[in-house]
Amino acid sequence: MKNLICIAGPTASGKTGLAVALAEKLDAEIVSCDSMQIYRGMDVGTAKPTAEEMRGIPHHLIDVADPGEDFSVGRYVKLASEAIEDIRARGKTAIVVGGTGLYMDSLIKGEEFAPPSSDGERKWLEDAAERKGIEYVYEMLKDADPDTAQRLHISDRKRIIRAMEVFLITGMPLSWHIAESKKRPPRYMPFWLGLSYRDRAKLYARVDARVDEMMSAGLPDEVQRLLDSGVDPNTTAMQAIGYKEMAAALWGECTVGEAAEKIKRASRNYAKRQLTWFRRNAEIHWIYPDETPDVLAQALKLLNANR
RNA sequence: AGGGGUAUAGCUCAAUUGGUAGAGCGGCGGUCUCCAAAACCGUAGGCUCAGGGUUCAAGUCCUUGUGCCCCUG
Repeated sequence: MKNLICIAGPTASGKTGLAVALAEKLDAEIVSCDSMQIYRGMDVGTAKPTAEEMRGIPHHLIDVADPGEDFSVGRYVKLASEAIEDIRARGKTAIVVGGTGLYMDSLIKGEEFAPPSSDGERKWLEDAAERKGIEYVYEMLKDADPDTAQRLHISDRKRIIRAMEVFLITGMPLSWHIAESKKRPPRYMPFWLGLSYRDRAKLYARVDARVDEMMSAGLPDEVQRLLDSGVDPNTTAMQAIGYKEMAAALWGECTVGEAAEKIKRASRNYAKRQLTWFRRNAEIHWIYPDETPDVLAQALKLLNANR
């Protein structure tokens, strides 16, 4: 049996429960793959597993940054791969579980990233886009990296700027970096499990129910606490679903009840985007609780079949 | 009870002097190589409340009914 398992899936599909149950069976440890659970102090809104839910299973990559920090995929990959090596060195199995597709794929496939954003270039490009319009930067990109420019929609401001930034920093187009990265063999060959519901309505109902649980578990208080502690509302962490909406409510832009509805809707949209991301991964062995309620048994069956 | 207003996509609303309906949100699908719980793209939805009338032509005008909202008693 493989000593690395990945569990992917949309939010509220039951990944945490399955991961812990599986870890108990396999004497494994868990490596979280969630771009928001890495932040300390953001617990109920990120559905971070509680000590009780963890049932004594070591969890890695949770609470490794402060909400004020700018985290990055690169940093995640570094920390997560170190955690995996450590777990394996001790002869145990690692279970990577989470819903952040970009982090998951980057970690597993071993993507080498072009240098991170440098304040100088990024700022210069942002300013240029601000003053002369994104079209100006887009035209630059057409010269520097025609392939990427052709791939990106003119409205995709964020990626246009990043692509141009990569070129300015490295002197090579982003498309070249991607091609190089793809030449490398994947960093890991895990056994992939995916958890989702066949019936979209059922998944959405779970998402809604979980937001209600978060509300009664004190999400408003948690967000208030973060704001009181001086966390900048513009940080990546505070853009998380549940946090940005609740912060707006606390400022009086809408009622807490309305915020809860917005959070539900945003979470449903997010679940759909996660499905879109993971569905294209042909290696994933999907488990649907609305078809096979005993997800642990199903997971073990799939694992054994692949032994 | 009387007066006024309103009724258009699942929701909130648009539609010039009458010329067989658009948008945002939501839904569905997709993209994704360091802000990713982000950002972005593409699509499908309407016997225009019901009946009658005027007109070559009605969401637009007239009329009756019904629902909802406001005002007055």
